[in-house]
Parts: sequence; structure tokens; C-alpha cells
Amino acid sequence: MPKELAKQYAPQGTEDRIYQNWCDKGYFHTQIDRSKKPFTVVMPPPNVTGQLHMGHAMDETWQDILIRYKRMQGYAALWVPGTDHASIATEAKVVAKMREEGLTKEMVGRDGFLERAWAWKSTYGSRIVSQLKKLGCSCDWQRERFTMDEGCSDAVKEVFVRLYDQGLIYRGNRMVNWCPHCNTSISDAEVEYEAKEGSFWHLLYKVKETGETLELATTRPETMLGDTAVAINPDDPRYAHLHGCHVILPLVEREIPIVCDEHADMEKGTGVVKITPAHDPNDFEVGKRHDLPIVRVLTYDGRMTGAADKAAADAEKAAGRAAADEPDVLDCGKYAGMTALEARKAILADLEACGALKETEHITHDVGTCYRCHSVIEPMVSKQWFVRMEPLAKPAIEAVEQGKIKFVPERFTKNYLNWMNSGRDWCISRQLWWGHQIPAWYCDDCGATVVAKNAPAVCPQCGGAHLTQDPDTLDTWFSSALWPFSTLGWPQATEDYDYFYPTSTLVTGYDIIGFWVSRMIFSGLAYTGQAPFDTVLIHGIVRDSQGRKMSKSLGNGIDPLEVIEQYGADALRMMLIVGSTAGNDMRYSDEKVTASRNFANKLWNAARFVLMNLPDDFAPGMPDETLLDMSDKWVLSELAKVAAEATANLDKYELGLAAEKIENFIWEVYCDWYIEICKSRLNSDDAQQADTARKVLVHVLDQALKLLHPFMPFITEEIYQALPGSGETIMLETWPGNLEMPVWADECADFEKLMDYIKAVRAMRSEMNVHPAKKTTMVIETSHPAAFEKGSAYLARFAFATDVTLTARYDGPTDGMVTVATPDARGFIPMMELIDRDKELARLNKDLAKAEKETAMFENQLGNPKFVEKAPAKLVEDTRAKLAAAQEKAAKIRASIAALG
RNA sequence: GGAAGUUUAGCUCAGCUGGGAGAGCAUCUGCCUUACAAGCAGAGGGUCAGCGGUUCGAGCCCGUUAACUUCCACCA
Repeated sequence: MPKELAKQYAPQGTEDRIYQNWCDKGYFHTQIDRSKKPFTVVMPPPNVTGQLHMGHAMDETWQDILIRYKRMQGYAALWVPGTDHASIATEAKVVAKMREEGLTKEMVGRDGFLERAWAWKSTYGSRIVSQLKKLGCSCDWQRERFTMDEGCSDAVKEVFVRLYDQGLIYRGNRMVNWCPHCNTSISDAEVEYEAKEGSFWHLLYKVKETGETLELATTRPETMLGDTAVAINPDDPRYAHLHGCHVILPLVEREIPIVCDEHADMEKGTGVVKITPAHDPNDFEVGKRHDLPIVRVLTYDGRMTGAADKAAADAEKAAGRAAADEPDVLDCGKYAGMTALEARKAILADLEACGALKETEHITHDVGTCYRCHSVIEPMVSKQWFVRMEPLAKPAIEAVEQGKIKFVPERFTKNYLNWMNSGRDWCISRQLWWGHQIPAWYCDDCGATVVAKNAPAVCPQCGGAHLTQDPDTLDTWFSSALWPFSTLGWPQATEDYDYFYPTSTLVTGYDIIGFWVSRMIFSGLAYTGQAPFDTVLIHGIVRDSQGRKMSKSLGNGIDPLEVIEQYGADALRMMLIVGSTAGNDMRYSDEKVTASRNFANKLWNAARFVLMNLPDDFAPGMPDETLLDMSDKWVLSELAKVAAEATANLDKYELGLAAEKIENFIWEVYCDWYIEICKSRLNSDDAQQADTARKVLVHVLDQALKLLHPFMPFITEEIYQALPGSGETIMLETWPGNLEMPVWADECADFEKLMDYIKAVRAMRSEMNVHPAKKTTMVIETSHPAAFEKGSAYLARFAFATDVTLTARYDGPTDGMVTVATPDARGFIPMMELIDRDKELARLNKDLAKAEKETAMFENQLGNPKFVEKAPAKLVEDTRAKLAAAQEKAAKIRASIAALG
């Protein structure tokens, strides 16, 4: 903080300078210290090639507040930063870039592609990190990790091998969601349903045994070539006579059975459903129940299969390399090679031509789409790796049910349990190259599968030397599931792992409870034997000012870096916290950032004021208690109160409330009252008074800065370092959470009586439009003279008094006097010449009405015998006191009205 | 179909284990009072979505209705 201070605080430049200093001094690096308790947070790793958006800003701000708070409380607070390789997202970007150069993955090959992907990562991988620094994140950068770095990759392999050995990972032909655009399978969780216009085609199949036609409806006629049955409900009376019969599949004239299955809903359509086990998840299940053949009619890039596809599959089978559950492939003949959409048109035309198409109905239905590219998903039977969820989910459910892991807010527990309970097995293989390649090798000679951390030299089964690694990679979430412990060194027994694991609080948005949180929980329990964290703090998402989700396609995203550039990171952080609640969404608005920026400026100017009033030889420290003024005692009491309350709020993860209370203390208590009160003391002839005021001003500012530091780290550091007697950095100062609550109840009460009176005078003058330059004598009638005696010096400044007379009872002239009343005092102020008699009467009557309304309310409450009987004694007592005060005030106003005639 | 959230001042939102309805912004009035006009001092503004219940007492607890939002499941 330079000596000549600008009137306005400029975060630009300041923030970078401070952050650099924190880094240089190594304050972010957390030492293992067995005398301290650890507090560990792992950062939800942003996409390595992504850019900081408002959601990150929110997430990181919450975490940084917790970490800074705990660090100041004396914990060994570690915040582990890192990034995620985001397989599908990053691969898509690299592919897109290659396309611009006219290249495809196949053209450059796997190694060439990975080279490009790593280059991409090193170009953009530091961008997100530098952006996190702009926000003020106090992470331990020496411990920064990446999901594909050596350690994390080792953890991935370790887990894969262990799970495989335990039979919890298996490979098999199962129904998966195939994205024909990304050319990979995706997990159920990655499918998003979107309402799309479509048609419902009613088809007619002929029953072989009876010759009747059976009507059924489908939205996907192109898959009919792969039908291996039609299903009816066993209880459906309409079709009871068809049990055991067959239908002839049109176009291919194949005979397929009619099966009875619960899946056929009698209420829906005609109650007859075509069964395509290879291309529909439900049909796949029906197929399994009835042991139906699975016939694939679509290739993995979404075209109808042909002779070559069939030949390849048959060859695999003939060579004995295919698994028993490998689906058959159909040569679709004239439709082979068509895309699904082309095939649909052709097949419909042919069906119509042969009279098998009865009608076309237009409908809107939800279609599964890829969460990345929004292409329509093709459900397809495919050979993939899966994690068996049931045995892993069980302990993960119990841990949460038993309270070993707590969600904040609590309601998200249900969300989590929902996920855990609805688990089909997790498809973890992806037909992508960017990611952790699956540590499984297949023997070219005997077809054996070897799962190991390192490539085997020879096949353990046949001794063959030719083994080929599975080309697929693992789902991104497979590695992020291990994040809380892989980042700390697991599976090695490192000191970090030993000391910092399990972690403490996980902070994330509700949108990835299923994707990420649930998987970390079952992973942590399964591999480390411990819950990976004890608390999951859930926040909402940041929407635009109209409440819409920020999205690229809408173009309504706000760039946090631009906000930081314009208003400062402190302002952005404060905006994201004040008025927000765990689990609830919030809206971004420039007005809110401006308000936070204004607060920063207010604090800056308060500091300027304090500093410009300090002499060169100022010695900081608390003055002797006997020297304290009533206002000192009041502000110190208020400080202790806000410190205790903010601490309680933080411990309950009520960050918004804590921030609001601290801001409120600084602005209203410290600036608007205490500094103003001090002005007259600083200018007084009493040097000791002035020195006391300075000391308390500095002390309270110092403590307030510490309270505010987790929220607004930069400006608090900047001011703190300018204060006399301050330490090296505010970051490592002690959190002022348990200040001994001073017990100056009498002085505080007196000071509040004085404030009350000042407010009454101000309100009166404002209402009567009295210019501030107009000062008057005044008489104060009060039975509590002590408060006003001690505060007489302040009445001149705040009540515009030239001379104050205190009296227990005023019997003097009231003519030309305006009066103000509080429960404890009545002021007589000669200024009737300035104002209208009727207006004064009106003002008094309005005040009286208010006071009477209050009186009536308390009387009503106390008049209820059941209230007095049942309400807590303390409350009844307080209510009596409030009633007495209101009555006092009303009586005083009535007297004034009477005197006015 | 299942589950959750939201509904409080013109706007954006807080509101603790039930105990006299709050903040910021906006509006109106007066002030450049030597820290700050990105400020100061005041003022106005609410049937806490509707209905019912529990309670001495309900914005808060219970039930119910409505609107909006989200998640999960289903969608031949």
C-alpha cells in the first residue's frame, strides 16, 4: 500500500502482485505437521484444455474460502489442484483440428494422434491453471496433478487389475449406447434425452400358423431386419390363441417366434411389440429371457451391415476367437452400407409396396442423444468392459446411510442414493485413443485374455509371444473416481497419503453427484477401505441474469476473467458468495458485482482514513481497558459478536451468511458509526483519547480484515500489510473466531441509547428538510443521563447540537420547540421557526401511531395467559421490557403533542 | 411414472432449533459533513403463492392445490 493512497481501490495489478508474492514465499505449500490436524480438499479437476467459466469460479471460490479459513484456524490445510484429461471432449477437439488440416485419426495412426493430443494438452493445459490463479486460489501448486500423469495412471492400472482379479470387472457383449458421431460407446449416464419429432409406423406381420395379420408399431423400422421375435403379453386375451405361433418377417421372409413376455404392455398400441435384441436395451433383456438369437444389422459407424461384415464376424467365430455371446451379423443385402436413416426410407418404401405398412402416425418422443455431440444414440450390442456395480454400491450406500459421509444440504443424500440404487453395470470402455488404454492383452494365438499392469512377454496360457493390447481406453470418470487418493500417492504408501487421506470436504455442483461423487465414494471404500471425504458440499450453478443456464449455443456466458479484469477477483468472489446458499442456483448480474466492488472500495477508504490518522511513531496494541470509551467497548463487543457468528456460520457451511455478516460489520458498524465517532476524538485535545481511538481503530480493522480474508483475499492482504505491526502475510494469521466476548453490557447499552437518540434527531431533521448547517441548542430529558453525559461530545457532531443540557425533567418553555422521543430520552430542539406547526403535528402523530402499534402488539401477546404460561421465561421477560420501552416512547410523544396544543 | 427444488419488497435473493418480516440494487428526499458521490443521512415499498391443520405463537412444522425448474426412470 503506497503512502499516497488513491481515492479508489484499483485491483488491477495489485492482485497479480500479491498472488505472485504468495507463490514466491511458498505460503500455498502445505507441510506435513503431525502437531496439526490436516484439512484436505481435492479440487474437482477442470478439463485440461478447458477455460475457466462461472461454474468453476463458483466452485473454486467456495473451496478457497474453506481452505483459507481452516488454514487460519491452524489446520495443515491442503488444497490439491489438478486437471482432467477429459477423454472424449479433448479427443473431439483434436480430431476437429486435424480435420481442418484434412487429416483423420486413421491417417495419422494411434501414436501420431497421441502425439498431437499431448501437444494440444501442453499448449492449453496451463491456461486453466493461470486462470485459477487469477481468482486467488490458494492451492498447493507443488502438488498439482493430472489424471494421466504417471502416478494417476498407475492408480488406474492398479484398480483395473484388482477389480478384474476380484471378478468385478468383466468383458462382454452387452447393450451399450453407441454414438455414431463420436464413434464410441458411452455410459448410460452420458445419454441425454431430448424431445424430438418422429413417426410411429404401424406394421403388419403375417402369422404363419393362422394366416392372420398382426399389427404392431415401431419408431425404428430400419431395425426390423434384426427382429428375432415379436412379443405379446401372456395375459392378453386378444392373442391367447397365438401362443407358440410364428410370424413371417416381411421383406426378408424370415420366420420368427411369438413369445410371451411381460415387456409387452397390453395398454400400449396393439399390445404387440417387435423384438430386436441387438438394437434395443429392453429387447436385449427379452432376448435373454427367451434365449433368442441376437442379430446385428448396424455397423459401429451407423450403417447397415453387409456381406463383408457378416463374413468377418463368421470368420472370428470359425477361428474360435469369438465369445459365446458374440452376436450374429446379418447381410442386409440391398440395404447394406446405407446409413440408418437411408435404410429407414428404403425399408418403409418396400414395406408399403408389399402392403405391410398400415399407417404412419406423427409423434413427439424423447430420444437418447450423446451428451457431447447430441447425435442420436444407437443402442447396440457390443463387446465392452464393465464394472459390476452391485457389490461396490452396497458399502457406498451404507456409508452414507450410516452418516460416515454427509451431504450438505442434506437433501442431496437422496439424489445420491437414487444413483447408487439404480445402477446397471458401468460400461467403462471407450473406443477412443486419448485416455488410459485398457491394461488387457489378447493372445493372437489362443485368444486368451491377460490383465496386468505391464505388458506380458508371453501368453501365460499357450506361451505364444504375440499379444495385442486392447485398443480401447477407459471412461474419463474411471480415473477421476480415484482422484482423492491417487493425487496423494496411492497405491504407494506415501507420507502424503498417510497424513492427508481421507480428505475432508468435497465441494462440487449437484450436476455431477452421479458421475463423480458416487464413483469416488465406492472407489474410496473399495480400494482404500475408507470413505474418501466426510462431507460433500453441494452448490448450485451460476445462471445468467435472466435465470437461463449459461451455454455456448445461447452465447450468454459471462467470462469470469473479464469480470476480474474489470472489477477484481475479490469483487467476483464476494458476488458469488453473498446471498447464495448451498445447493441453490444463483444468477449473475453486473449490479451484484458492482455492489461487491463498491464494498471493496469502502474498505479501502476506511483503511486510508485510519492510516492517514496514524502518527509516524504510532505504537499498535490494545489500550488499557480503563482508557476505553463507550464507543470502543461497543465496537469491540460487536466485533466479538460478528466473529463468533461468522465462525458458526462457516462451520455450518453457511458461507453466504458469514460473508454478509462480516461485510455488514465493516460497513455499518465500523465505517458508518465507529469511524465517524472517532473523528471527534482524533481531533480532540486529549492526546490519550486520540491515541486510544487510533489503537482501537487499528485493532478492529486488523481483526475485521482477518475475518474477511477468506472471502476477499487480495484487498485484505494489501491493507493488512500496510497496517503498523502487521505480520508477513494475513494468510497465515490466526482466525479471530474465539475472541473473548467482552462483557461491557452497560456501556454498550448506553451507547445504543445514544445511537437511538441520534437516529431520532436525524430522522426528524431529514423529514423536516433541515439543512445540516443549521445547528441548535437542545435539552435532553432523560432518566439515563450517564449515556448522554459520556456521549455529549458526539451529540454536537451527529445531533447538530451547539449546546446540550441534560435534565431529569424539563419544565421549561416548549413553545417553538420540536421534540424527538426514544424510549429513554426526549429531546427539545428549538427550531419551530424553520418548520410548519401542522407538519410537526403530523410527524408526531405518525410516530405515535407507530409506537402505539408496537405497544398494542406486545400488550396483545402478554395479555394472552397461555403465552405467559408456555413461552420461555426469557422471551416473556424480553417482551415485557419491549412493551415498557414502547409505552415509554408513546407517552413521551403524547406529551409532545399535548404541549403543541 | 418416481423424486427433489423454487414461489418472501419493483428486480435479485437471504432469513438459524417456530418467538416483533431483512439485505443489495432500483425509487423518492436532503447532503460535495477534509476516508470514500463506487459516498453520507433519511423515506416509501411485503396477505412471506393459495387453502386447510398443529401451536400460546407459523415465512419456518404437517397436509393439500397451483405455477415454474431440475434429476431419475420409461417412451415397442
